[in-house]
Amino acid sequence: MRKLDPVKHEKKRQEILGAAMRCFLCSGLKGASTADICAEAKISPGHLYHYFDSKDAIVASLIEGRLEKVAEQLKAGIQSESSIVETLAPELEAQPGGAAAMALIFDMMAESKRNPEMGKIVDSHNRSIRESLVEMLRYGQSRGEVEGKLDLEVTATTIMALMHAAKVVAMQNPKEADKALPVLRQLLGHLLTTPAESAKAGPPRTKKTVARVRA
Amino acid sequence: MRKLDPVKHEKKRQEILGAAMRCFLCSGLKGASTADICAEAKISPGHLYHYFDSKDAIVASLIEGRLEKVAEQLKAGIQSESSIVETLAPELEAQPGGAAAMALIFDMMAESKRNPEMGKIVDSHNRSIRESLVEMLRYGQSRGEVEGKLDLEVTATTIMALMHAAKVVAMQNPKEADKALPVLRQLLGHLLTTPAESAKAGPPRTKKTVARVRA
Amino acid sequence: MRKLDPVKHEKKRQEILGAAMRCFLCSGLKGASTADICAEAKISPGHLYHYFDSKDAIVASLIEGRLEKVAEQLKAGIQSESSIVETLAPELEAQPGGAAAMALIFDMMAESKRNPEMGKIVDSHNRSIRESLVEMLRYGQSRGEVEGKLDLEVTATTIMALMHAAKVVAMQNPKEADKALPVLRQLLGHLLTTPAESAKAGPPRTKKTVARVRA
Amino acid sequence: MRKLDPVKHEKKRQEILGAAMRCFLCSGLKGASTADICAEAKISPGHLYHYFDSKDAIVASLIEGRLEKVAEQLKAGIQSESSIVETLAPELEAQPGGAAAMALIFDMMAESKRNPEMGKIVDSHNRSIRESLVEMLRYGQSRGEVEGKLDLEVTATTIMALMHAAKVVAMQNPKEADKALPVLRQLLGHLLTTPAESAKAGPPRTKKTVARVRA
DNA sequence: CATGAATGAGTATTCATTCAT
DNA sequence: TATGAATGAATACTCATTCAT
Repeated sequence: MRKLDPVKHEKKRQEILGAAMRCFLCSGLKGASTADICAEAKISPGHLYHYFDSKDAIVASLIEGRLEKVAEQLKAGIQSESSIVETLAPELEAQPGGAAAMALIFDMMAESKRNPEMGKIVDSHNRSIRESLVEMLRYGQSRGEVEGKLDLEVTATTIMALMHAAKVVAMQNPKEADKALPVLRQLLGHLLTTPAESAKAGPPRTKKTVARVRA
Repeated sequence: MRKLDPVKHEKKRQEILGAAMRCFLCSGLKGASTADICAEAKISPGHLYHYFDSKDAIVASLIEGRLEKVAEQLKAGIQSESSIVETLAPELEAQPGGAAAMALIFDMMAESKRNPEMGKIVDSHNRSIRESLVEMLRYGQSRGEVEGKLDLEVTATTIMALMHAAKVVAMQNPKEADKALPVLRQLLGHLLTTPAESAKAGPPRTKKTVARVRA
Repeated sequence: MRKLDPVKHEKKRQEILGAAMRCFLCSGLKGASTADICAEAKISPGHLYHYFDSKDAIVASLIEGRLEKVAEQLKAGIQSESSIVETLAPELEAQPGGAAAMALIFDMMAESKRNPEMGKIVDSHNRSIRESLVEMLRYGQSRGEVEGKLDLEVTATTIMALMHAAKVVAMQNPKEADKALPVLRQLLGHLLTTPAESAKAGPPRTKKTVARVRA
Repeated sequence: MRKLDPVKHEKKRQEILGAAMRCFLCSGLKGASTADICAEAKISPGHLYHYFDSKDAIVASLIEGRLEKVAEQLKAGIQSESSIVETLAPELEAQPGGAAAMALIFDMMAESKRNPEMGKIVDSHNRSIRESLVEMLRYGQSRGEVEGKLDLEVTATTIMALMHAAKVVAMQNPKEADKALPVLRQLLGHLLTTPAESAKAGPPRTKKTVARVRA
């Protein structure tokens, strides 16, 4: 009778996390209440706190889980013998789960900028993902797949941004996505094989400059 | 909601929108309360409803205003004699307001995916922005600035992806934005001047394919 | 239409404080909920926070009000030409309001030792009451009513303790109170007119010492 | 609630009571939760109810224990050959545990005024303590230590007031307790050796009477 | 136009207690 | 004995919104 089933405990935890995810997908991070989550998980409101310290802890758990999965997949890709473009291809596609999943990701990104606790989690995982990408790129350089003079940190940052942007655009323009995503992959290929330009974006055709955006 | 002096009324409306924006930047869309906004705008809580039907109406107004500004600037850029890269440059630069402004944009995107009312606004503006981009590209083709064989719809979609990528960089890696944003501009230049590849992303080094990501 | 009736606001505040006091008398500081108070004051639960920042703020207001009244009465007594024993006599009686009021005072004393915020309020008022007593005693010395060699600070502390103790005993032994309270007044008279003994409590009759009490 | 080994059962009970006391000292009667107590006692929340019917039962047990100890010590003092002043001295000294212990005592007194169950316990013990004091005083009269004409019931009540005064000093002015408590002991000495005055508290200096305090 | 009093459903969280194992 | 999962009502407090003035 020592620790009657820590495995059962973990299972319930995961059940609750699942219920929470479903709620968050429907109503957003702030829109879903702990009461909603409890109802979805079919537990009493108090019982939630047997498994999590707070609603934030649930969100943090969810974010962490998500980022861990991404990081794992990336590392797996690195260890495979695939080319970088090939390895990253799945990330340059629509977010499975569609618009709701994407909205939740936006929520999480926004939240992580406001809640320092979550900011830490997200930052640390982003860093770890970036490091994986850098490693992947360095290996790519050794194989000749990646241009040798590239700043790998900056390139990794750019790749992460493209990965995210691809998902957004696939969501906003599902009709064009089939054609636009390959273009993004092509841009990725260009990015990896072209030395950075020396801070000039090509000779401007005209002299007239545009009023700066004030948004 | 009926106004005696339409000019003063509109002016106050804008003041309130400004106050709301400041609150939202600090605390997020759900985090800022109408009470916060009223305090910031120095009006009484009841008075807010002389200018807006609801908090959501304020948010919608703000989103609409933001998107309108972007659309206007694009159209202005088209009519000017600037190059496309130059015209789009402001959208590919560090945004004023920094990470907080980006977080708010993500908040708004999340909200627009959940609230159909706002979804409509965002969708219609996105469409209009895409159309402007297409027009701009077409004009660019006529000037020889843009590769003639490009599918302009797809290219516009891709440009929007790049614009989004810039926002992600600004939010997640504000420190590296100085270096990564020029890379995005360079990719834009490449995009405009290179004919689309025929669905191959360069010769894959190996045959092994990666398991599809299920994030 | 400037500040429509700050007097009405204060009146409502006092009404709420009254309702809160009634609730606290019935159920204690922790036992009475904000919902109880709102029900008693016949306002909605949210409206309470129009008038008070928190439940603690209500308690603090109540404590402060109570202590202010005591302090005022003391000062009034000092300015009158009554003798000290006479002036303090009303304080050496049963607590009006009976056992419930006494219980609430206990609650407040306990609370003030745990909640630093309230500790400050209580301490500062106690200090002010002690200062009034010291002043009163000093004046009594000048009139010859109070022994000149007394340490007035210590005497004031002792008087405050007696004031409190009198109320407690009157509550616990209402039957004996009529006779016991005059005895306490007599002890007070003795206290004021007898020089402090030099740390000996008179010659002990026997040598045997008692085992020390353990709490 | 049935026990297999009554000795072990009682031992555990005492352990839990100790843990509860520690919690109550820290956080107060209502502030400490059963969960806190279980954690401190290192038992599971359910197990607590093998030893006590409820949280209130724990509090009642604690109060009873405390009062019993005081009563016992008094009785022990009576049987010893010590003087009364000496016997009562421990009750007129700084209590171990300091202000927190005093706060808890006040908590308990407040509780006993509201919860009839506990009120009974406290009342019955107070009665028994008064009886012990009366007996002690009677014996003191027979030895000549106590003035013969004193009304012993009233004197006992007054002594209890002084004991309470000591607690107030210990709580509100722990720094001055060193000086004020001997004064209380001195008052006790005076009380025991001085015949009651005939309802006059010394010659009032003026005729003016003070308005009755309505605090 | 403008105020701020008023609402009441809703928020996350706590807690004494019960119960199956 | 002992565990800890489970409950559900209760807690202090928030907030978008309405309304009398």
